[in-house]
Amino acid sequence: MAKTTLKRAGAPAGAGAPMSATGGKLPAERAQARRFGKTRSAQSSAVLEDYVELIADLLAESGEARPTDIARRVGVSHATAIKTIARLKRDGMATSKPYRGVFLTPAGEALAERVRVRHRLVVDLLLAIGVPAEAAEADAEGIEHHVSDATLKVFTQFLQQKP
Amino acid sequence: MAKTTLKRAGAPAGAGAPMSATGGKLPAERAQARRFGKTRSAQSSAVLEDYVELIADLLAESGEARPTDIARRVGVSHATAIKTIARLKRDGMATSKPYRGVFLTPAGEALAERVRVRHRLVVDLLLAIGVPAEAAEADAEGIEHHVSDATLKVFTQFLQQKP
DNA sequence: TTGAAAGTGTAGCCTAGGCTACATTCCGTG
DNA sequence: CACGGAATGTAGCCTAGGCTACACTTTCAA
Repeated sequence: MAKTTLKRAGAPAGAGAPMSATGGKLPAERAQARRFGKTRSAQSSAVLEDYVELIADLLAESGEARPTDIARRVGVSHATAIKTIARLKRDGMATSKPYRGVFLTPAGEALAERVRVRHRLVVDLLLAIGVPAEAAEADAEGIEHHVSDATLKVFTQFLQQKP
Repeated sequence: MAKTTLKRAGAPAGAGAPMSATGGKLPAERAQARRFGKTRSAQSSAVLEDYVELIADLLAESGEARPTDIARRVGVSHATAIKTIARLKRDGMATSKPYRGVFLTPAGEALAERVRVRHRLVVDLLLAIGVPAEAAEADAEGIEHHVSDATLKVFTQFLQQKP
């Protein structure tokens, strides 16, 4: 392929499929773009998911979730934590009154539960495959936000059929 | 501080990790913070890794990597792509001259190779577990940036022992 | 050869998510 | 009961990563 310098050459290689009038995008190209887009939006909500899960943990553990504790656990400054909590409130996931700690709305609790289940599942899968506990826990933190429901279901099946 | 009404009971009860009270500052808390921090930095470089891999692909396919093609594949505007390419150049991963396409430096090529191998491995693992091809490809895009070397090695072993 | 289309680059704006510095509130003790 | 330290909140700044709008090259085709 490779016409030469900056030349457009007919079809960008691997194609085989005709291009629709959609600006000339090949299906494979669009699929790839879609994947990247999905990855981006998953990243967007990753931090919020982590906060919600953590708040739920703190509430369960000690009955309260304070900005400073959250900040310490997440490893950011308290100012950052407070700002993120504000976003959580804006999105209807949490509530709080000045100097009174943070609580989850029903929506927030539901999200926390989903996140917790997913986290567990990812960690268990990594363990089942043979990843050492510490690495499993660490990697799961980043991985979990990018596992689709379909894949999650497969994970469950895999874990069941496995002794 | 802290031992006020808003106290955080001695040990964070429910945590999955057994953590031996190694003195001072609740190691589990610090470990968690460290994990979150690692996740954050992985995210930071994720976009750049994707670009490098994509540029390598385009160069291999057609001998050139143009901002517009990159933008289309990633699913962002060309302006965004150009800005990211600038960051790539700043970081010593790529080179380019106005209107002449983008190329990788040796460092960029090395990174691309590493990323490609890792991507392959993640996709293969997902497939081996039973994830449908489409979901595997889509999820891998987000997951791969969060898989540690240790975990990657385990993936390799798992794939080898598996027919 | 020239002009329009396509690609490239620049400027300016936005949000998320970090930070530090400073101001304010709370609350256990002295 | 007042005070000081910790927690909380606010303001302002920064980078990454998006976008649109506009300006400028390059290339191709008439």
